Amino acid sequence: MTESRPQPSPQAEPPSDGGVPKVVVSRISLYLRELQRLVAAGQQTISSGQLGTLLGFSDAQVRKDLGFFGQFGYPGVGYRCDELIRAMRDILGTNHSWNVAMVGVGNLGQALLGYRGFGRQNFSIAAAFDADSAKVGQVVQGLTIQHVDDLAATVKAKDIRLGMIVVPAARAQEAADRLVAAGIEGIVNFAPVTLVLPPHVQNIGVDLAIELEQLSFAVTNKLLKPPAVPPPG
Amino acid sequence: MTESRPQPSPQAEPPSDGGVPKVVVSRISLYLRELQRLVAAGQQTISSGQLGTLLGFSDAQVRKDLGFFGQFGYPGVGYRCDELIRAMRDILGTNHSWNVAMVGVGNLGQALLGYRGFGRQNFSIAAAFDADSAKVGQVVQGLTIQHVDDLAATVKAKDIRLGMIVVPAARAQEAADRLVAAGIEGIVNFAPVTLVLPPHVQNIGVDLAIELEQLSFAVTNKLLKPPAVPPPG
DNA sequence: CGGTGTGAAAGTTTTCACAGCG
DNA sequence: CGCTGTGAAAACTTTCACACCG
Repeated sequence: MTESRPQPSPQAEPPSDGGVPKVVVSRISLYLRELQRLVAAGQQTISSGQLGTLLGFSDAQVRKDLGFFGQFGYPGVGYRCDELIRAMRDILGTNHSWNVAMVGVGNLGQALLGYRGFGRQNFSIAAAFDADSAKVGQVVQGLTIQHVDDLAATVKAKDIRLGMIVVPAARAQEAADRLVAAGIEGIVNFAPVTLVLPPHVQNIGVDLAIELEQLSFAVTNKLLKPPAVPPPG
Repeated sequence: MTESRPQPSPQAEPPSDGGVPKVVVSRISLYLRELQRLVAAGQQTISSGQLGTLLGFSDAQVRKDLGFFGQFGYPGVGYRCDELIRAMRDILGTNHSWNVAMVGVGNLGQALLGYRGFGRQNFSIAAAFDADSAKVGQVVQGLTIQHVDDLAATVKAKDIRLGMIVVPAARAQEAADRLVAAGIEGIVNFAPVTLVLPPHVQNIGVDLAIELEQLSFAVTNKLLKPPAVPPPG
């Protein structure tokens, strides 16, 4: 051990508690994204103030957020970027890779199949399904589209734990039911409907029109933005 | 007037205040989405309890959220769906239509151009730009891709107020700068970077990998979901 | 010094509970 | 009655401010 660590144990004590506010977890993702960019640019350490400034948050908020999960910093120095990245991936569960099943391979689904950003964060779309037999068998982004009837078998065979719903609104609940029946643990839903799911299945909705609505509200009401931040050098 | 209204004025008094919590506005969008579905299914009125139950919120929360914007209900009855939809669109600013400029017409951009959900909420992608001259002139979803150099002129000519960034991360800030220079008022950013923008420009980031990360966290920590809700009959 | 970690204070959002209305 | 609208209480989140560390 040539490097000394913060106070307690090497990777600090992660309470692994479910009592962490959701908004804190979403900021952890933002911190991680920013850190990855900084490391790629060669930066070794960062203070809570710098990281906060880059994202429009206060230094105290950055420290409090991290404090939910352990102690990662070095007083007088800040945080070592590589260590903090690893810690955040441990928090988020992305130090190991996740296989994802996509249901619905229309325009949006095909675009998502080609999106490189997933792989970069350790997500791999391991199978894609559609109910349209004209699509089944087609190869998109190196993946052969399967019929949804194969869903359960493939989910088991490939150890898939997450699902992505990219079907039209009217078919989304049905897709969700199939994913749940296959034993999936979490779903990202791109269809503009609220899914009914058993409580043990996690779910995140991404509604593109709602994002625009929120922007419409902000523009209409000329909301003043928080601090905002010019970048460093 | 055959129909009497709640206490004060017809469309109630909208404080139009910027002091409304962001999370309230995001729920308004969810209420609106659900109401549109209910109306399509023929429902005329709804109570705060029913609406909340469908989305996993409490009745009190629905009423408090609406209370930020005025009085829309009828004691003993609930809300009239059509009136509430109109009121929510007034709140969100989507009773009039918005022209949107898309920058970056790759896989994801093309998929978004074909997405019907935007039009349904009164957003129209009125122009699409790319820096790749091989793409310029191509017609996608009935829209001719223009060179980004035309951005400012087209934004003015078509009265475009919102922008959508669908370029790779490394090009996103540049795209944002062009949109800002063209006088855009708000941006939805699909690139996984934090944009630096003047405070008068609104911005919403949609990072698809972050959505999966949040799901990863939730699944890893087996978060118990709130009430959850079986649908009506 | 410069910077973390953290109790305590301040501020914000949610829940409660009930008066009042049709 | 059934349900809204809304003060007041409770719960939660952010900010402050400072002891402590290298």
